[in-house]
Amino acid sequence: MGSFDVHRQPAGGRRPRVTIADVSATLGLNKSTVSRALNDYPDIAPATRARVRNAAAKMGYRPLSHAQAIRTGRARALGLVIQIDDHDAHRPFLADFLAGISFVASGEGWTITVATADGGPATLAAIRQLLDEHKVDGFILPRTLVDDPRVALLREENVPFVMFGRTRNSAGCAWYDIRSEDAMTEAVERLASLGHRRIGFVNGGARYQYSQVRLVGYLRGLTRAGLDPDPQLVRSDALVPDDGESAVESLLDLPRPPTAIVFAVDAAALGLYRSARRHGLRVGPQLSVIGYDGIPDGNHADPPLSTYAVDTRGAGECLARMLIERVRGADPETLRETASATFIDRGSVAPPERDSEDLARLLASGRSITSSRQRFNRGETA
Amino acid sequence: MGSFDVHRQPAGGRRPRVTIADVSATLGLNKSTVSRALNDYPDIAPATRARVRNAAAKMGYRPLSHAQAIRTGRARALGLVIQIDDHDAHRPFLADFLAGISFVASGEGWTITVATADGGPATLAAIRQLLDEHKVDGFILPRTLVDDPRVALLREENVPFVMFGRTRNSAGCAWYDIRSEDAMTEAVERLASLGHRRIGFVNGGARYQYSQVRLVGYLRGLTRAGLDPDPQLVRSDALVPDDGESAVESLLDLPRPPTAIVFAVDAAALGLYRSARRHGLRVGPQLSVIGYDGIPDGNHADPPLSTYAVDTRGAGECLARMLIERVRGADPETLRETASATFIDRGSVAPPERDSEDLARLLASGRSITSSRQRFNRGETA
DNA sequence: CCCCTTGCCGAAACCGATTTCGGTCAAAAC
DNA sequence: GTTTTGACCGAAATCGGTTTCGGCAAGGGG
Repeated sequence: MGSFDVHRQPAGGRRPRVTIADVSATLGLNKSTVSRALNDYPDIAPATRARVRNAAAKMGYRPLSHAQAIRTGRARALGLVIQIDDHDAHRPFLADFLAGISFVASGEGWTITVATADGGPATLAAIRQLLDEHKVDGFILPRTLVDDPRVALLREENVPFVMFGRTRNSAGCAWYDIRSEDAMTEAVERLASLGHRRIGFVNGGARYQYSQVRLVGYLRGLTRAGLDPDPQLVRSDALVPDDGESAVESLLDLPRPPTAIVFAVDAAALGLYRSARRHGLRVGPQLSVIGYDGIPDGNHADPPLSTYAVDTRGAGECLARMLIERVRGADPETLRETASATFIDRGSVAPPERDSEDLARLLASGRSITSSRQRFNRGETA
Repeated sequence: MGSFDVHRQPAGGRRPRVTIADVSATLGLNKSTVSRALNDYPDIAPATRARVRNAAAKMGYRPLSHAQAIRTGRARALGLVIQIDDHDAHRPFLADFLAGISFVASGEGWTITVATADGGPATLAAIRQLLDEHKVDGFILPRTLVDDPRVALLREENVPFVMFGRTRNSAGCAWYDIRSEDAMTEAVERLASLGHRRIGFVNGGARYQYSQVRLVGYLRGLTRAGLDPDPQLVRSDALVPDDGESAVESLLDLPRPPTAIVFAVDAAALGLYRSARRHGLRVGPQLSVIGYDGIPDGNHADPPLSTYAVDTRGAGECLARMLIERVRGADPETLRETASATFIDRGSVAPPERDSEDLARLLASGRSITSSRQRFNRGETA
């Protein structure tokens, strides 16, 4: 006694943390009693529990997660490894997704630990590293693949995780997914009801799980609309505008080109505008298009891209909630939810001005004219 | 002896961690000796240090950061609070930025803890929360404001931090910044050398620090080019295409409109294309534009937007490196770096086809024609 | 030859929590 | 009236490290 508690001030003006020892001292109780009271152990008298709760709150006591982690093995942290070569690592996707996760996590007193990785093996390495140091209690896996090595790893290591999307074998896994197959079906039906008979489909990356279900949804839409599926009308692996552009070019080269195209990925759908401009087609009446994702860039296309918007933030919120429950011991089979994408009609869909054959003739005449010109892609419509 | 170590298997197939006790036991040394050897204490014989190093590496020992944190107060974690209402929280900015930070951090064995917040007060609360739990050792502050409350808080709490951008008073702060003022100056000089005499400037958010320096850069460019600054040619607070569009509209309404416009923010510059389309102006010859940021959307404009690209990933790498050094005790005044933005000429800059007065006449005639038409914004150039 | 360093390492305290194990005391059971 | 039971809490071990302190032995100076 009489000595200063200088060791409490590491480097400056930080207020000294209030520890569990401080709480127990002011209450005249033992540390262990306080701990058990706060953690709802059954052998604590209700009155004592309340007394402890009050004092802890009043003193502003917050348990140090590191200290807990060392004993319990739980860090109260969610892990998120972002694969930056993934096509939707960019876009508002990431910020909104993080916002959703962060909102729920911080509400529960959890934190998010993120890492980025370039490529699949690096992603696995990043997961291993976070696991090695016990930095996180579980993982949120964005964008599942059909066969996902991350799932294999985490299953084997027996680490809790939740997936955004499903995989081939989802047994024992918790997941959240958007019913994008329904969106694709609805898109086709919507176009068919406007009179379109030749409806193309440009899919996303084949290795992603979503492209499987979206193709199914597209085909189901054709069936429901009473249209025959034509393999020639289907393209895949279009993730960016360039991909979409070349897919559209090849579709418009068909003897019977589509008068409407459904895209599994908005970013690819933006490539259609470049094709349309080149061929002098007005998007909408002469070539309808529906995308999927709801990226804001679609708003700046002309006419703005009609699309199925995904509530990415909501997805993050739900996934965070599920993972926390999962870490707390919930059965993964009970942690499964889906949501629907909502259609946003912004003007890129219209009844077909002419049918497929007429469109083909129009395209042919356009080609014979512009073929003599060297620079046709500068927007000089003459 | 003879008893099973079942307590090592918490819930399944995780390999039991190798602890410092394991290392010390196999070496016949004391835990404390091993710890000091690994942490470069001077009272360890070089031979012993080497022996410990080898054994630790061979056994795959990695100290548990939580256990270290409880004693040292250091968690080996960088904090990043992203303000999602910030205009560049979206865009590739975030993913690239994270990639840079993560690359350096994981290389040093550090992790990143991110949180998102909606608005300034929430950001401060998020910082406080991470601080309360000692979850992070310091913060990276993206997008500094002229007067930044985060800086005030962290200064007072004596917590290490590094800023992306400077603030009004950067004393005692570590920062990394892009010399965007130089980019703006160069942009003006570039336009002037092509023959532009009326060069407008559309600035970003006034509360951000960058808009201060970019305005200075613009003005300096005018001076160097021998042009008189005209307050009428300057707009501000343009962050998104809509903002940029209305700024351009008001600039084109001037008696002597600009023939070229420099934007402090790419996203705002995209709004110029809509204005140009409305007035029937060809971007480039009739209205030149240079942006800043290097967002990929600029590539899809027609003609693609010439801009000054920022190496966001590089910024993340440098900031992470600086923060780690800062936490390790480096003097913040020594931790200051800048980089330059690089010009990407994509075609939205050209010598002026006509001077300001001619442009005004062209615009006036266009207005008298289109004013009689109701829908002029559908791109039907007739 | 003795003492005093100096180099080097072990023992033990410590960080801030959780969890196990007893022990006390009153009420209930016999 | 004694014993048993159960509710409730304290003492101490524990988690995996770090850091302080003290001690032993070798080496150097007097």
